[in-house]
Parts: sequence; structure tokens; C-alpha cells
Amino acid sequence: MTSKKTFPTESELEILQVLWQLGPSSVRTVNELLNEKREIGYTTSLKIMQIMNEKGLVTRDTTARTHIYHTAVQEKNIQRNLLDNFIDKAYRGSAMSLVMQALGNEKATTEELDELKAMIRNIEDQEAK
Amino acid sequence: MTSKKTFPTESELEILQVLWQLGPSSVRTVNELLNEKREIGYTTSLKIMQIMNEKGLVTRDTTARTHIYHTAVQEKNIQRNLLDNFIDKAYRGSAMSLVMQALGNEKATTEELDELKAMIRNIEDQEAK
DNA sequence: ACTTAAATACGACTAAATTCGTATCAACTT
DNA sequence: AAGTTGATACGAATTTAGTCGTATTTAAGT
Repeated sequence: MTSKKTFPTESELEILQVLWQLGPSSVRTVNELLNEKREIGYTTSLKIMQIMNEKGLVTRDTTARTHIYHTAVQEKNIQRNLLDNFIDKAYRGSAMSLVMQALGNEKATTEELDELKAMIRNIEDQEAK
Repeated sequence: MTSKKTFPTESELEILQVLWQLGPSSVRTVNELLNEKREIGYTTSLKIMQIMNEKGLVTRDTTARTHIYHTAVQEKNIQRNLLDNFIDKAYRGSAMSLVMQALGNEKATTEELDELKAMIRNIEDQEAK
């Protein structure tokens, strides 16, 4: 249970986002989607994905000529790690002040606000137990 | 009003945190505080602070032999920039899912929860206008 | 079989951030 | 005034991430 925390680099995270979004994909597919956001060479994407494979961030199916890459990490887990780290670095550990600021200039939908209120009620009940 | 966004590097942010916390300080003071968290040489801290001065992240009073460094940027501003970027990179732009997750494993005080509820009410009123 | 096309592998270059050694300078101490 | 202490300045080495060129491989088309 004491698996050490994974911190993908920025490019790695970009690629994970694509894989989480599309599911298992080839390098070409990933590279094409990345290029909608910014210019990045094919072999660059390839190289990063190879490194990610070595690191265990992804696995790949190499039976066919075109390798298919799968994420090997959960989006929620990675987000959690990144978030904890971010709270630490940017908010000196205060999750609440991050929440406040994040809420600050967001125009949330009614549904989202309801969900949020539900979550608050949950926390309150928890504490009142 | 179109000031471009500032993104301190990780070390720079560490130092800004110290200065925001302690107020105007010497390199030695900053370095000592940093060393409570991790090992870092005096001249390393010095060098980074000099670079920060060139970049305009800090200013310094050089009248005395020991220079005193002041932050030249607002904590809230920097946090905002970092936060927006983070939401983008790690949460594909969804501030709400970040808020949910951040709230997730926090044990907030009653005061904080009240503050949070007040903020939600604010948003609701805003939208109902 | 030969050519072409598309894929992977891999080395090397670049850029940015971090780190620190060493030189130098200024102010006390004796 | 010589020596010690503690400060800044600055160049240079290191590390890490990102980038891509080129060689090689594999499969399919003609």
C-alpha cells in the first residue's frame, strides 16, 4: 500500500490526458491530438511515450506493428498527488484557501452548487458523529 | 492592465513563500528557513534571489552591507496564475472537480465550512440577479 | 523481388533551472 | 594593520526535460 507517489512531467501529463480521454491509442493518434493544441513532432511524442513506458506510467501492446499504449495509472490518483503537492507548494498546505480562490471566479451551474452543498453537508455530518 | 502572467519557478516560489511569511528578510534568514525543509547551500539561495531581483519578483535594499529582500509580487496574484494553470493542466479546465477533490479529504473547521457556505450563497445570489 | 510508406529505436542537441565553488569586498577584532 | 568573519558577485558544472534527426525495421503494394 505504500506505493510511492507518481509525478508525471508536464508533457507526460499532456499525454496521459489524451489517453484518459480517448482510451488506448497509437502514438500517431496521440500526436495528432496534441498538435491541435501546440506543435510537437511525431518522434517527440514517441520518445516521451517510450519513456513513460519505462517509468510504468503506461503499458503498451506490441503484438501489432503499431504499438497501442494504455494508461497504467488512474486519473484520480494522479490528480490527488498533483493536488496535494500543489496545495503544499502554492498554498502552504491550506486546502481551504485553494478552494475559496478556485470558487472565487468560477461561474458554477446550479447542479454543481447543489453537489457542492451536498458535499459540505456530508463533511458536517461526518464531524458531528 | 495587460500585465503578462508571472510564473515563478519552483525554487523561486519556495523563496517567495518565505518572504510572504516572514516579510523582508536577508539571504541568510531565507536560507536558514529553507534548510528546515531541505538541504540547500547558502550561495544557491543567494543566486536564486539575485535572479529573482533581475526578473522583478523581488526588490532589495542594498544600503546596508547585508541586503534585505522584499517581495515585489502579491501572493494572491501569483496563486491565481498558478491555480488557473493547474486547473488547466491537471483538471482539463474544470475548476469544480478540483474543488470537489480538494474538499474530499480535508477536515475543515466549522468556521471554514461556514465561510464556504457564505461564499456559495454569494455565488447563488450573483446568478439570480 | 523491389519500392514505398509508416512505424520504432536511439543518440545527440538544446534550453532552463538548480547548484555550488571561488573570488572579492567590507567591517569588525585584536 | 593584519587577520578573521560574513557578506555579495559571478562563472561554470550538473541535471532534467524536451526536441528532433537519422537509422532501422516491418509490412504492404505493384
